[in-house]
Amino acid sequence: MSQQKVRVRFAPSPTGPLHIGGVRTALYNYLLAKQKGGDFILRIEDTDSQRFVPGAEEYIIESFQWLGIQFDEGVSFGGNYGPYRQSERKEIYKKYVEQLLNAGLAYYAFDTPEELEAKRTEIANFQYDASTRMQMRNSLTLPEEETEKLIANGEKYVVRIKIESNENICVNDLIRGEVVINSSVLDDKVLFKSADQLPTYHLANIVDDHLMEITHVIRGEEWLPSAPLHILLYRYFGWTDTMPQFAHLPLLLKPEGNGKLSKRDGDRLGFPVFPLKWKDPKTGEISSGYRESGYLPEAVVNFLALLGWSPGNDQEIMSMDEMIRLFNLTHCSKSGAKFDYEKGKWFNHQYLVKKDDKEIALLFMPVLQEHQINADIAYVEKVVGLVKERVTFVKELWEQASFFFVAPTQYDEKVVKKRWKDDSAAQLAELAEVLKSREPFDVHGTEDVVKAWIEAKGYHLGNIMNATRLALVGESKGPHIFDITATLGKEETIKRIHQAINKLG
RNA sequence: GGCCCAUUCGUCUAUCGGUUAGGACGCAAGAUUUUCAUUCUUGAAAGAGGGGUUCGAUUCCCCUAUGGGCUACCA
Repeated sequence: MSQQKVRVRFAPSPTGPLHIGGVRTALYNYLLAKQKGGDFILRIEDTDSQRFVPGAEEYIIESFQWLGIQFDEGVSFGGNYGPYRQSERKEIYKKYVEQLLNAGLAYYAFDTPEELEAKRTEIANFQYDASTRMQMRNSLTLPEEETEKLIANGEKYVVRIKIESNENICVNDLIRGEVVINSSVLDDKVLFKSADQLPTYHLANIVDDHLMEITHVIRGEEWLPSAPLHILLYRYFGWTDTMPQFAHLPLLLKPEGNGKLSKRDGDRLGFPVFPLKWKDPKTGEISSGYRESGYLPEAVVNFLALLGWSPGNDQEIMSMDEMIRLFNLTHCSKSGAKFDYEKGKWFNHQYLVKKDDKEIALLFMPVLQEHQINADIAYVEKVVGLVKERVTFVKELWEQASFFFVAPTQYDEKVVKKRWKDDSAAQLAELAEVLKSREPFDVHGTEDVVKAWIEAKGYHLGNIMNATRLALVGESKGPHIFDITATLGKEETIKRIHQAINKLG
């Protein structure tokens, strides 16, 4: 057996922003390709001219760029199998439709949408198939000259596949095993549309996968029912020996209730279902994105990977390289996964803690600027290191660390009541004096000196510390007190202590 | 309605006939701490139901129930 190079594709249609479920499908394709040293291809399936949305293609490309999922080939990436946009492949499809027509495996149908609609309301469970096609207006029922005349006259027609009844078609799915469907339940699907003179998904998909030498088709479960049709097409074209292997992934479900995850759920439950923020060009409606919500792409990818796949052990935090190494289609689950946003947050926290302070500082800078803070990057880096464990998102750093940039202007009332004792002012005034002569103003040295002073004076450690925290932070929160003083510096620390004494008395 | 797929703690999952059914999120309690968090420890929490097959079923088969998908000149 020849070692065929693995080639997989992600083939979205540019009808709007990329759904998070689509991201997961793409990710699995990518993981398999990279593991096998194969190619990952981006193909744009824009055969529905009605639903085309400008900007969607660019959005898709930008999304994967952010997520760190790279294509080897395809729209905007080049390659030898192009063009990779189906709208630019019209002539190719025509040729193959022709081939099917000539072989008698497909036929012209002249029934109008209205006529079909009428049939469907008239007959329950009407299906355009072997049992009904001879009652319809098509090249099978019309005399040959009539068909030719209609076409010559510019009569609208579609091309339908001709499926014989009562044959068991076996789909060999990498995740589900053998799925057998009887051809009688299949209908004579339209392969070529009259409305926009373009092929349907089914035809274009099979032709392109073949021409692009795709070896594995990893896609959502919603395609499982049409897989037999696709297998039939490979057979009709005589391509069964190079037919790709199929793997149908379980769907991503709503966190609560029933049904698959939709854009509405995100809006309703307050979490993004898209990688990037998206503004609908028609309605102007804005949907939130993971990037804008403060997620780290590594966290999103890791979280998504585990929704429907597991490495077979207890490992959960995995880098892209580890996932590439461990990925396995046979370890994909068969049932739909409810989207657990809380766990997604936990992943983000894990990645934030792991990430370099410097990188986080860079992400935090814009947030600071929003609050009119112009801070030195080295200082921000130090602050980030002290508070990053306390947050899930970068933007939350502000609530945890704003006092590092702005001195408190007011003091939390409850905390004052609890922590500011009668003798606090006097003690803190003394403390300020102690700190004044302290050099260097480092964490441990200062801590030792202050503690020694407290002990010598017989003061209560907790009282002093809590009052100091109130003076420096304005409330009862924050890192270790001497980390704060060392970061703020001597001058600022003493200034804040005096300010608190003045204001709280 | 028809066809297809699925079913282990609330959620994501491990188990590939023999386990005290494991881990993680979330939840609860406790510990640590000069604050708030983090962290750590502990706990509660599952094989949809009914039949088979088998010495033995969560695991294999069938039925039922439930959930999901498809059923367009959309992908």
